[in-house]
Amino acid sequence: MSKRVRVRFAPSPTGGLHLGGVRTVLYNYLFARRHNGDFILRIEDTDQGRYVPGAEEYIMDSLAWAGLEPDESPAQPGSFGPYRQSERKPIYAQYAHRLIESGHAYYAFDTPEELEAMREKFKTPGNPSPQYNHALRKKMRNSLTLDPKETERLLADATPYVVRIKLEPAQEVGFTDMIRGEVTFNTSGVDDKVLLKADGMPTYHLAVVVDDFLMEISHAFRGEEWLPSAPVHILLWRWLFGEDKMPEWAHLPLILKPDGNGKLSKRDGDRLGFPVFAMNWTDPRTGDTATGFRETGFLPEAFLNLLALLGWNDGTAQEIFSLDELVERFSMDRVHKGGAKFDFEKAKWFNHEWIKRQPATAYSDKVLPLFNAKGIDIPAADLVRPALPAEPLLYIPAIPMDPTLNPQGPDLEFTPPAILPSRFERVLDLVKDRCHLLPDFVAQAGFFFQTPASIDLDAIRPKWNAAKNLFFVELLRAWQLREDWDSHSLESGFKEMAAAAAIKPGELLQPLRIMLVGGKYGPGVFDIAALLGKEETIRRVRHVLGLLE
RNA sequence: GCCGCGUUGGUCAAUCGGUUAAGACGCCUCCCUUUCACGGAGGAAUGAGGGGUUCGAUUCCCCUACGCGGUACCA
Repeated sequence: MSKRVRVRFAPSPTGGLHLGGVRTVLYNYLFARRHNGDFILRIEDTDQGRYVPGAEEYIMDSLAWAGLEPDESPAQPGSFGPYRQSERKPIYAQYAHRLIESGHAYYAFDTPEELEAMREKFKTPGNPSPQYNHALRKKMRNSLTLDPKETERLLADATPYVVRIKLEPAQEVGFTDMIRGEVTFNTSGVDDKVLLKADGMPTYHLAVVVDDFLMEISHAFRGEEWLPSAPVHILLWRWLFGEDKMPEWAHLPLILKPDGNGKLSKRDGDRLGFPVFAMNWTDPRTGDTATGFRETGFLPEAFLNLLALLGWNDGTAQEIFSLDELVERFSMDRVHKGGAKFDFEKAKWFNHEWIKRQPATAYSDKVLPLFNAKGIDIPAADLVRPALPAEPLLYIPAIPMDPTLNPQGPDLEFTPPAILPSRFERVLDLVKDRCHLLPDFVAQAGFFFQTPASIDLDAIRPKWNAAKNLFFVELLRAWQLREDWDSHSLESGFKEMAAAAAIKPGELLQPLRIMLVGGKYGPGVFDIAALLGKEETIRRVRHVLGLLE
């Protein structure tokens, strides 16, 4: 039996969570769910200089919004805590010292200034960035070059030191990446990475290995930028815990900027006018705010869907996937090797699809505040959902039941809608085909809840005449007497009257639309009239008729 | 510089040696609609270059080019 699947997302709390980060979370989450494993959030805050207050909360909130909540996290500890590396500080030193004892690491006393001087001194056009490696370490102040007594003395005097990994040159180190297959490196190309910093904190290199071991991580997924330092991690695993216990690795491709090349950054979003963070993020140091996908009007379902497809597909032509479907279909070996450029137009298409495919009852709570923010109040009565009939006898399958075709009888699995939409939601359902982002609803449906601020009279006037005026006057009279007020009968009544007046319906439809909506847009006029209600429809027509006088 | 990773239309991409090289976004044309959309039909547009291997390469190998990443007491 193979070990339990445990994966982790391990961000540094240094800023907002951007697209690439959320996608890494998503792939972790999908993999964990797919294999009935655990998804862990571990905060890698070992660099105290880069710590940004609020970033950790922001990350948690973003995951909650996206619906990718971890099973274990600082906020919800499991039995592998603590989940913040700063709180695990005492753990790491012993592993560093264990490496020193086994000859795989050493003390280095070089000050940052000395390091800088070294780089300057050995820099050549052919080697612009000299590394602290097997050759150079012989020229530096460390426990390999110093007399053992001197090392002891420095240690006893509490001289600041770091612990560096000791890499033997010309060793081939390889591993199997779940996405890339066999990857090999030569140790000659990598430097003697610092494992333990002068402040006693581990660097990423030591911390990931130790924590992945201690937290029993089975699969480690991270960005492609980590590939070059993978050999260090492999070696650390080999020396500390044994490669047989090492997680399987997958290095995820980068998400690239839409124009040119290179990693997508916040700057690109500002420049090109689209979000790159999950939610709005304000940097407490600079006060800069970056807009988020949530605030731009993305549904979390759509956000996840588009992210999943940015670097992965299931091999079919299907593009719209729910989270559950993704869990079912996801596999790491179908993740691409190459980076993908982010395309905001396609991102909006995904959102549009999710808006169209779901009933408004699924997201009306996210849309309502947008109306309020624009000063449009929705009457409480319009937010009330009608009660479902106690006996769902009305739900008859639309397909005719033919016992010869279906001897089992009608599909008994048929489920009636769990809730009935409020008037507000019926309005949203009526206009959702033309909404790509949530705020579009306000522009498309605002007129249902407030009298049009401006009325495009110029679109009516040129073709306006006494006959049309008379038609509308009579239309109002007929409407006053109407009992029913549904779209269909409204339309047939209207057309009969138009025929009687010998005016083409099309000549009258446009003016009617403008009277009700204010402009040339929106769904079918009679659908609008039906939802607007008798009283309000009549009021608006009468009002515009007055303006046309 | 060195090391590593990558490269199918403008973009996301399918193909696991043999296809007229899917599909989607965007763009264009037409239809539907006397609004804006949705929807439907159609169109333009792709294997970086060069060598191999093979009866046959987008697919396998090598080289080149280009791009990206790394080369920190940052992650």
